[in-house]
Amino acid sequence: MLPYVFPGITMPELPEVENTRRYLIQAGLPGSTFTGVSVGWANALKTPPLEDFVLGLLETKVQEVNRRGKYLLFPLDPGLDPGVKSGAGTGPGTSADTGASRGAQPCAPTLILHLGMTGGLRVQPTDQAPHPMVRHTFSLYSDGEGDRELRFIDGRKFGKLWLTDNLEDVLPPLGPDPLSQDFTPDVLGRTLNHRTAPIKALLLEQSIVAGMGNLYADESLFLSGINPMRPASGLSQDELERLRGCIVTAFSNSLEAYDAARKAEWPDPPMGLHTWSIPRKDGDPCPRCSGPISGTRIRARGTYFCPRCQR
DNA sequence: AGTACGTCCTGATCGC
DNA sequence: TGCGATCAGGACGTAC
Repeated sequence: MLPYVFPGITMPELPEVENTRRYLIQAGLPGSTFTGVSVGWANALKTPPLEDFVLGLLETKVQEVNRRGKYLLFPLDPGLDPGVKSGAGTGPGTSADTGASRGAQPCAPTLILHLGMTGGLRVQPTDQAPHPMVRHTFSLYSDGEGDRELRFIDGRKFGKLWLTDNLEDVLPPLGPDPLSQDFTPDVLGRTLNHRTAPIKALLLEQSIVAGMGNLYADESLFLSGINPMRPASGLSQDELERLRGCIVTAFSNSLEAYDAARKAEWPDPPMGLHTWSIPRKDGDPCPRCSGPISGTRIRARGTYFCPRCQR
């Protein structure tokens, strides 16, 4: 049913990245210190150059695991001697000093990861055999734990790494996060107001809905009964509200499934627990009306919808 | 500004 | 049976 990605991993969209964040916290990554760094695929490292990246990470301690859209953020405690490693004058934990200029807001040095299409993270004992597609490895020291590694699995090498003390240098403009209160029909309506492109294409833009990806876009449009090829600006207020609600529902349901798995006997659930309402196969019966599902492409993305149920 | 498309990547799967 | 072509898509760069 799901498009094949790689064993144990499916396309990381918002619920998968949020699940990864919660998994990393549960695994005790916050409070762990990086004692070694291996970047196995140089193209993944966007900034800074490798040597600075490694030196900037070594002996720093992960403060917390945050998320913005599909980006994972690891603010770092530079260690015993704050100010030496980072250019920032203030110590760790100070969220932002009241710098003179707006815009460039220095923060704690922050490791940023994007899982791309086939990325996944695992915290595992060093002596556990790694997944064959581990590309990057971060050795960890954590109190009360043996030697462990944060392993970045990434089959197709679309994942990315950054180390920065200014998030705005790295992160693109991101729209509201559907798991937050900011994601209202008004905000959605305003951003789509004058856009004539197909709603499906625009839903995939991270500046409109942070964290949206191809599968959840199809799912949300199916749940809300909206044809993916409709020009975005043509959606009525009622449709916008329905769409917003279905996006939230799709994301929340998926995240609940991950939470349940993690809290039960499955502390490290693979991505892709979510079951989809709409089949991703041309001609398969629509679960609602039994008519044939249409498969097409919008902006070169596989798109599945029910022509009868989605007007 | 808004829209569309090519590019990067690998391995499962399809067709011959 | 084997081998080459095709397909999958997030984000970015570029062109129109």
